[in-house]
Amino acid sequence: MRVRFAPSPTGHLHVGNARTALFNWLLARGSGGTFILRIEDTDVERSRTESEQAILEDLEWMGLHWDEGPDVGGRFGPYRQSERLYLYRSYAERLIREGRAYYCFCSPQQLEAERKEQVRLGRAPRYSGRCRAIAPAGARARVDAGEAAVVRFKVPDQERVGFTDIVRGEISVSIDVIGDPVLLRSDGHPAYNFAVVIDDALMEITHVIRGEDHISNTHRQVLLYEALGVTPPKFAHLSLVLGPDHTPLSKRHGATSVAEFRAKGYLPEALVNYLALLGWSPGEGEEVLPAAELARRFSLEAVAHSAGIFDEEKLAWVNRHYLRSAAPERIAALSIPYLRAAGFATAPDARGLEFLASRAIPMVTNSVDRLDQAPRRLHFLFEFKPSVSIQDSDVAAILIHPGATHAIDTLASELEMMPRLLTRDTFRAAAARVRERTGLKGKDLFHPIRVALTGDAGGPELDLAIPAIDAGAALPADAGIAPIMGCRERAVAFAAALRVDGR
RNA sequence: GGCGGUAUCGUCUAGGGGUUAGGACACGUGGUUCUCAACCACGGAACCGGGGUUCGAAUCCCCGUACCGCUACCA
Repeated sequence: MRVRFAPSPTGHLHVGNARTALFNWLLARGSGGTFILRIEDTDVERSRTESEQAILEDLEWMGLHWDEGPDVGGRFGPYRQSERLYLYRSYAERLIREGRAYYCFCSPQQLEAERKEQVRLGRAPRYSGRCRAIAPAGARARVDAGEAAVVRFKVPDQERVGFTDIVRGEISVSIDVIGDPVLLRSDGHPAYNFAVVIDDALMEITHVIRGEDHISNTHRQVLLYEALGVTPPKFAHLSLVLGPDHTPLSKRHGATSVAEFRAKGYLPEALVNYLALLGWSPGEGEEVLPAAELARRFSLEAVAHSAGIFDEEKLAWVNRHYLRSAAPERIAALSIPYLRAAGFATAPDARGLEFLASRAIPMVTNSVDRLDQAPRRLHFLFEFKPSVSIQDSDVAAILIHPGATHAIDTLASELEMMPRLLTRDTFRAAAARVRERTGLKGKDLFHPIRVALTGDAGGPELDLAIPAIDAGAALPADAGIAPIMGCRERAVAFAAALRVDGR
């Protein structure tokens, strides 16, 4: 089995295309087949090498590695259509020689007028075939004289064309709706329908898996395969990905490209897993499955026929699963850009990384959807301003409780006599001392402690947050982590702020 | 306009001539926790409409409707 993903390098990798790539990949990996990457850059106007690079990176990021492609090569290269122009020309010439294709000299204006007329008459707009009448020798002479011409395929005289789609079954149309398609444009570049057929045939692609926007192209392509004397591959057309308003997923819906989801802090395995579930189901049971398992279970026959709505909420839920099970060291490294943007880190060294992985990240991985939310969850480590905190209504509600200020004063004095609270147990011991001296317990005890030490009424659990603060405070200044004030200093500062405020 | 495709909870889907139409996300309620988040439990929520076939249709067939795609010298 040989499958391919054939993007045109005209922009970023869209999640819809990423899903097409994924389904190809799943099929290849699940059956020991070959996954090929081919760049369809025959549109000179719109193709950009930066886009090609970006698409390759996005695919790599998703873990969709290819066996043959423009960068890795392979027996069927080149894998960039712009490098295969000679092939399209020679096959076009062969078809002309065989009388299956001809030169067309019609101007775009002429064609446009014809189209309008057809539509007005309520017919399928298609090329009239006028230039079929030009004698080959005469056409040749005009072309040699430099007249602009395209090469058109002569649609054979038959009733219908059809093919069997693996996901949808028989799909056929009357041949009348198909006008002679352009094979070679006047600039010598192949038109899409011609280039795909030549490439898929020459690259010995066995299964063409692509978006359903290509269904109507398929009929023309089947005709071309027949003219070339090649058995067509099997086809499978995937439904499209839409936004919540049932229109094609676009910028209006927010993030649409793989790069944007990566930037928001989604893990590649989460995107892969979510996309696999959009339009396909592994069957009853668990939905969170690693790529290898998805590949093992995947089958085209089980792919849904109807369009899927991209649901970022569900992507987020999948992401949470992977965030929780990922190694903290990996998450720490991935979080650095977000922490840096928030001013919480510069370039952490080994000590800084160790602090993040063992102290900070455990507070974010099971309470956040994406990594770009990490700073929000960790801000209390780096930002501590008692005078600002006591203005907050939630904090004020805690401070107003009887005994709250007493608890904070007591905490401050206790911490002055204690070592740094580097573990859960030392923190618990400190809390126990305050409990003994004030008689407060439960909320009445822990709420004031939380407020005094983190400056917030909410946040990660204190058993994690407090040791993280003191571990951070012990970090050397050149560890690449923004300065963190220790618990002892915080308690004293908070108590002082309360006195200034007259409480 | 023409041609093609599609239709199960708000969303992703399982199922498929006789089922209490199942699961997941989201939502609501409750629980746990020092708090928020997370987590756990429970709950509400669907077979597009009309005909036909059949003892019986959400399931098969036809028509309609809606939505999507194509209708290029874009891919």
